[in-house]
Amino acid sequence: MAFSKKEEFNRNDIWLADVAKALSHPARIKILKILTGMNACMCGDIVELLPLSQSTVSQHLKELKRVVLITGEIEGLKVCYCINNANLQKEKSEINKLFNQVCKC
Amino acid sequence: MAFSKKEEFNRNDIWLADVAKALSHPARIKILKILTGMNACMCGDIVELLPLSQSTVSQHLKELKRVVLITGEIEGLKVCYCINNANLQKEKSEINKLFNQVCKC
DNA sequence: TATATCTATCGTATATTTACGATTAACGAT
DNA sequence: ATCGTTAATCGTAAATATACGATAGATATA
Repeated sequence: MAFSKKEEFNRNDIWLADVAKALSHPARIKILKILTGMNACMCGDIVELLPLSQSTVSQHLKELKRVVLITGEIEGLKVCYCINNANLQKEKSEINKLFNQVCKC
Repeated sequence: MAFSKKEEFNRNDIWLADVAKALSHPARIKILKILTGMNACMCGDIVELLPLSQSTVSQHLKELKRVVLITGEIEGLKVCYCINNANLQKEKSEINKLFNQVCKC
């Protein structure tokens, strides 16, 4: 049945949709805010601030890493997560471009 | 097992995530662009411009209506879809606020 | 009134996401 | 070497999303 027709759309729309998907869960929005507030943050600290299990948080972090909104660096036993400012800048401006293109206001 | 813990997050983050979800498929990004280019558009016209069946397009339109990014008005036999500028404005500024909050650039 | 057209919805199949506990791998400390 | 800690991954269950064809309802037109 050849599922998911996403690939039949243009590259930029696919990429924009993918970034939007990464932002499409409140836990991930909150993780971004936590990382900003703390600048950098251990995975365990994030888990404590969310009403989710360690494994679930790990999955959400993975989704944010997938679109490179954040990066994770191993520091001994722990992993230090950071906002990826360069990418966030790019994604911010692309989403803005979409809104400006679409919104006549 | 009490699924989906989304409700345990704050209202604004839930709403932002929900808007992002509506934008998380390239077909829906494209629909927004089509509607902008044409200002207003019959459902059938949109179907012709997408590589998807009529029923699938109808579902995508429903998802965009759900977060009021678009509105659909019945005009006789056809349905005329429009960008909801007021809401788009609000959503644009809220997403921008998030990015500005999170992005140090 | 009968017929054609348009779009939403229903039913269904498959894929993906969300959640968890258990396990694993890697490291630090004892 | 052993033990405790941290975080990723595995396995799994349930929910949601994506896609389609078929159908229904509403409205034009013949």
